[in-house]
Amino acid sequence: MREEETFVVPPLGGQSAEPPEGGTTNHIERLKLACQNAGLRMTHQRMEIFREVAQTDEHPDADTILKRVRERMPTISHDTVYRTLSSLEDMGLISRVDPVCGRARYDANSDAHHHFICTECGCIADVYLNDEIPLPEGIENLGRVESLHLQIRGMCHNCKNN
Amino acid sequence: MREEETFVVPPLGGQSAEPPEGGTTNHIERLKLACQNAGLRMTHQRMEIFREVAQTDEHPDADTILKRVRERMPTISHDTVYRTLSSLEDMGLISRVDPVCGRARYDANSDAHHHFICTECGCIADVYLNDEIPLPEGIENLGRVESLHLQIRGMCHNCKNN
DNA sequence: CTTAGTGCAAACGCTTTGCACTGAT
DNA sequence: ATCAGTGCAAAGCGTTTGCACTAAG
Repeated sequence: MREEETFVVPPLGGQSAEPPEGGTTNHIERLKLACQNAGLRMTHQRMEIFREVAQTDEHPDADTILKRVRERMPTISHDTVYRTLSSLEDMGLISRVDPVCGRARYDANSDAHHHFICTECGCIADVYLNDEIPLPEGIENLGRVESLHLQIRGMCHNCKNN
Repeated sequence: MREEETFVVPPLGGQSAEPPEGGTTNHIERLKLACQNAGLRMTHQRMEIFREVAQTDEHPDADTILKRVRERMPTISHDTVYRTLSSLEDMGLISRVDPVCGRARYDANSDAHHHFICTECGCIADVYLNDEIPLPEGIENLGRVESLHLQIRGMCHNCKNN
């Protein structure tokens, strides 16, 4: 997996129901509200870290987030990033994407969606399904199904052409 | 995630196309053949490790495999387990299951299948889909799709009742 | 003022690697 | 006899934790 991928999701045909996501400014409002609900304090660090994850669809890893936040906040430490990502996840503001192999990646897109993951460069793109995934009938015998996570693995456009 | 899960896949209704898997003895033959093709040597360690993964549907992690193989082969080292799992994966004999969170798990079931993963105890069960997963039309714009990995997350029967 | 959150440093857990010995071919 | 594979030990890497200081409420 390469280090810094600036993967931009190519325009997908008539594929996806677009996320109902609002503008960029209400990220702070969403965070503020979520912190209040969870009884957590609203700190500069939390704001900057959430902003960084919410601003992009690149699914950055912890280290990438650290580097970007440091540009505006040079004293922030890497453990604060890890702790904050963890609490943002607990608040349901972001989710952790289990990578093909390697470090965890974070996603602030809270709409039901899946991921295309390039096995070459590790870039991740959001994918929206129009139809439901057909689970087998006996699935409840295994347990209560809570969520579906589909990883569509392959080679991305960029890697194919290089 | 607990340490030693002895999760047994419950009988699933009319759910799954059973894997065409043969008996237990031909594991050694499969390994021998694969090693020859790959130009690798056939060692006791490789045999024992592959046997351990091929014998169970528990999707054990590296450490569990180490412990079990040590019962018959007390001097085997943990790095040999990691190296061997890696080469078995390269040969296509086993595959690595990205866990919900935590250590990698291994699977010798080479039929197209997906996984039910309990977010409580971490147990993994194989799931066979009768119907195809409906990918969106524009998916090729993202890249060449090579494989689909569906994680059905939830709480398993055992954890639900405890 | 109180106590959650931060930064530092050090530890942690899983995995990988350098090296010399062992054993499969 | 040769060299891939092994075992040992130590390092590597992402992530987590203990502690005292800082700052949000």
